[in-house]
Amino acid sequence: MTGLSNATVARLPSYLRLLDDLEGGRDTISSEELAAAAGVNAANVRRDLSDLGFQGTRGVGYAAPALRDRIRRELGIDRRRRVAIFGAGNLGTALAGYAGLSKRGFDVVALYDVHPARIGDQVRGVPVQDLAEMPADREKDKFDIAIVAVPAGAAQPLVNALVGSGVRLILNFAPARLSVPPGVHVRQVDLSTELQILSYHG
Amino acid sequence: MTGLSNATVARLPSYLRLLDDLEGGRDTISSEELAAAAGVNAANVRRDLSDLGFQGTRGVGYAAPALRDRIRRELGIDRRRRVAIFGAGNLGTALAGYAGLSKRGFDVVALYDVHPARIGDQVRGVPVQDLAEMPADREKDKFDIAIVAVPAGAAQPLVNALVGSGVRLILNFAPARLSVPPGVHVRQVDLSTELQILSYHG
DNA sequence: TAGATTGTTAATCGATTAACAATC
DNA sequence: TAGATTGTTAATCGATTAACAATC
Repeated sequence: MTGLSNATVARLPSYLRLLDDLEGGRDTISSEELAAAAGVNAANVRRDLSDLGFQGTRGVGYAAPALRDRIRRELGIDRRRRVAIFGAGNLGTALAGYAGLSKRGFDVVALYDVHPARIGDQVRGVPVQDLAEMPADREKDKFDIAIVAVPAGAAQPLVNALVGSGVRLILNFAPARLSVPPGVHVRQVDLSTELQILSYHG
Repeated sequence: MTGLSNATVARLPSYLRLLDDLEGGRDTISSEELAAAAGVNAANVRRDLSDLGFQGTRGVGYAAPALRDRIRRELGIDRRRRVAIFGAGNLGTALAGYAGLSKRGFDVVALYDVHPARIGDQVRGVPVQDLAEMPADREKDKFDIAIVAVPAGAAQPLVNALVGSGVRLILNFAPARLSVPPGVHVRQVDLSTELQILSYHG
């Protein structure tokens, strides 16, 4: 158990983005700069990196390339992660084309759908496959992260099938509360919830 | 200043969902049930509702319809909120059709795009308009919440225009860090960040 | 040496939870 | 009255921040 706090993990992508976007010339970066990028306090950054066991140099800062590698390793993207998208409708198609995914370590390897008319299509170079092929593809370790972009009513049955095939990382865009067994990680992106929280502020 | 904590505000949509989905017959609900729905502790729920100034009845529970109304009011959805979507590509089209938006208090009133070929189309009953019409529509108070679903490079200029037209609530799906003046609320949904956080767990 | 910046301690802040008297 | 459940206090937990000695 590495045991980073959830709050720390949630900040790592911000740090990483800055490090990725850094000018070629820079090889050092300060906690102050990282803090500005993530919108947090510099002491907070230093504590995060210290929790990561990453040492800087007093008076100088942190070695940017090494820090980038360290964060990528911690996030599990030191190797490429293979993502499968379920649902080849507008949402799935949009997600398949999301800019910068590849640069951030993720490869979309398949889109699954159940509509015969769509199967066999290509969406931005990604083949649309029959959902029935999913278990066999999992067997071959074709993907490790599943993005759910199907209609609300189809989400839970799909997720049951995914979990049955050993998928443990799920990002859900369907407006449905998912129930999963322990050990399966689900992150939920819900448009209504986002709008309601926004709405509170104005 | 009402002054609910961010943590409390983030839980209100979960409570509201349960209350909305409640069987017709039920008119009372316990902190225990609300807690189960939101995945939190019952004491936490009681504290949240107490912060809201909402009183229950000892030995009985909370009046479900009144609580639903109270939360809706707190979230600013006691009246309907009008949402405009910017970008009529796959993502904008998918968001316009998101199930349950209307039930949750939101009306998608317009889709804006800059491509002449798309302008004049209808997407699920919503007209696609020229972005150039946005300032005039704002003047008429046609919408109050903006969803950004344009390519990354177009996001910041669009947001500048929105802010210039007085928009203060923005939900951004473009993979771009937005800079906005104080008083403007932005919520960011970023696919890479979600995948990275998931990736950490497996 | 002077200036910059880390690493860490201690203080603070904020949020969660257990516990239980109040009371329906 | 007995059972259920709230409302709130006090304890706990966890995360943020100020501050500063260490040190490049």
